[in-house]
Amino acid sequence: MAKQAGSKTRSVRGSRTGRPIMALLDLLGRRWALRILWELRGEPLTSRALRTACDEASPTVLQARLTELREAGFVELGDGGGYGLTALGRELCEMVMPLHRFAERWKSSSPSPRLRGRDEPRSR
Amino acid sequence: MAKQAGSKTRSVRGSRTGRPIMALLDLLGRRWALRILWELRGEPLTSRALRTACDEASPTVLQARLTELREAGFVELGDGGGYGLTALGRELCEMVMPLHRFAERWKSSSPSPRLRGRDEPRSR
DNA sequence: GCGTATTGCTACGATAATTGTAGCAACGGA
DNA sequence: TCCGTTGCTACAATTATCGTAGCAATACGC
Repeated sequence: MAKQAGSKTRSVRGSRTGRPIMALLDLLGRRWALRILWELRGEPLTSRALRTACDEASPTVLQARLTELREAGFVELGDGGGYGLTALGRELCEMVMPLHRFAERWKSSSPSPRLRGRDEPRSR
Repeated sequence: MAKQAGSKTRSVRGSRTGRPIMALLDLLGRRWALRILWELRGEPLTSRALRTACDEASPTVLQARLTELREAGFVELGDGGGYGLTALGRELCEMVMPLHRFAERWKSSSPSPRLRGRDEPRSR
């Protein structure tokens, strides 16, 4: 087995209730978290490759997310280097996948780029 | 139909590639976004009730997320007040739901709260 | 009409998260 | 030994988020 990171115990924001779903939603709601899972859906990537895949996101956050995801048991650092999904992580990734097709439909369901601001008559 | 918010065009971070999945992952990767979808899974909630459901999160962010989610077409402000999911939003929510059961298994699959820091021997 | 309560929403200073750039130590191949 | 790559960190600058307070509009009972 590959190296394992700490635990998931680093108090996950918004998880004060102790309900696992809240902890998970919070963990996945941090920047680049979902993206990282997405980019690792295929073969493992080196930290550098992952960074490239994530639009050159700052290594600081990527490392932070990577550590958190490792502690959560979703990601692991392979023995030969390179980050990959654990079995658990792949399971989670399976639930993120369908977002792909959804996103496509979402895009086309949008009345195309109307590029206004937040200053419209504003209803209610 | 209920009131609609602006467009989804407010350049979604990480969506520079134009790939819808990236825009979606980024949108959902902002704080409270997933949580809001989760809390709205049932009946519509007033802004106040939603705030309560979200551990009294600051109204500033909630309003920001709510606006973004409305512009994305996932959430709408009902005619009689109160936020609810659109058809599209409910679809999206359906993909978030399974995370609930996953989170439960995830919790129990964890070697129980070892509460160490980020200072372990640190492998690699 | 008058007070009161609720709604959606905003202002604003304080705090925490993220960004960008640079660079380090460890390892491997030539 | 000299590169080149790996995972990872430092640090200042910029953003995002928090927490508290409050506003305008609406709806109620009186």
